[in-house]
Amino acid sequence: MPVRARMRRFEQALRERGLKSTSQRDDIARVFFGAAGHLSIEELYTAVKKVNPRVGYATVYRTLKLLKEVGLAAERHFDDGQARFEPVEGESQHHDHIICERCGKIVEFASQELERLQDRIGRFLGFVVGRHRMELYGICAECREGRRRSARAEHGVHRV
Amino acid sequence: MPVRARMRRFEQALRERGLKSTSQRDDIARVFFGAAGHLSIEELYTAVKKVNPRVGYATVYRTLKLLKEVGLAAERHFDDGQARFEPVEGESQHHDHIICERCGKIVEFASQELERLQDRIGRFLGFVVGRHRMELYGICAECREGRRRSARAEHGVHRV
DNA sequence: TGTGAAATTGAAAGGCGTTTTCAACTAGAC
DNA sequence: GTCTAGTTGAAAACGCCTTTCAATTTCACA
Repeated sequence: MPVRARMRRFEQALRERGLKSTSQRDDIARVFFGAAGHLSIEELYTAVKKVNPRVGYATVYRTLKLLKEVGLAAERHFDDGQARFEPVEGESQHHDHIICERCGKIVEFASQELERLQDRIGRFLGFVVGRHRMELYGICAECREGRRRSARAEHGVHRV
Repeated sequence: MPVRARMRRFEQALRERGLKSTSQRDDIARVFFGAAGHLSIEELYTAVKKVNPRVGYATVYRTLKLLKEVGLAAERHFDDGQARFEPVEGESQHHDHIICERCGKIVEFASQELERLQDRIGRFLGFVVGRHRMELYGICAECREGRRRSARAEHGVHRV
């Protein structure tokens, strides 16, 4: 979905809730939607500062919380101790992540087989599973071969 | 493995490292090994206090860090924002967790099929996967049926 | 059984990511 | 334009965890 369309959704969500549209919110949302995803608050804050130096840390936190509440952002907690956020696609299917422990690259993937297996395991143990979380940690091909990371090469969800 | 045997291992690990044996360390380790696992620091601290009121928070943290370093404890981070620790079994195979979002029960399971699938996904994406993390969140049978949680009913790793 | 150096301890301070407080500042309905 | 409720940035507070530091304890050696 293009940034423009997401911004429209965001503005609409604000109106529906009786919230106000501000330049800070707009700038934060626009930078967030335009980024490659999996940004930490700090990374987003730094990026937004370049566009609008008048935004504070707290507002970045607040805006992401808001984006999360209206379903436009998803919060992830990997093993580095800080929250990361990714824009939510339209009817975004669930996906999981594989993370390179050397260069930090995060690749998204979706596996039907994995989904089925997880449901099966839950049922077997008597649970009704609502959500799950799954992360693989390893070393990516580029790092193993000493190559430099090719910018954005891995963007998007890989169906495996 | 019985608590007694684990304590022996612990004492041995201390000696090997030139560390000293203290009543605080012993009490913390003994309570930890005797518990059902997946304790938070706070839960462990409370339990240890009953045995030995002279232990401080910092020592519980320090002792668990030590147990982790010598391979007798594993640290887990679920979605409640605090670390949880479980005693490590002898040649403990990897296992994952399913967590009831109503009563907080944590059930361990191990799935060969899941392990294979995870390796396969990693390879497909060009990664060499070293470790992974997988949690299922849902509602357990007892909670759905309004039953009370049967104490320790779910202890141990379930092979699925 | 002492003795003393080195390790350990509890309390309190510090760190770090995140949230809240609060007075000043808008947005936007009238 | 006015007014009021929502929003903001800075700083304080927060929760979990780690470190500091002076006092205490362990334990190898006498």
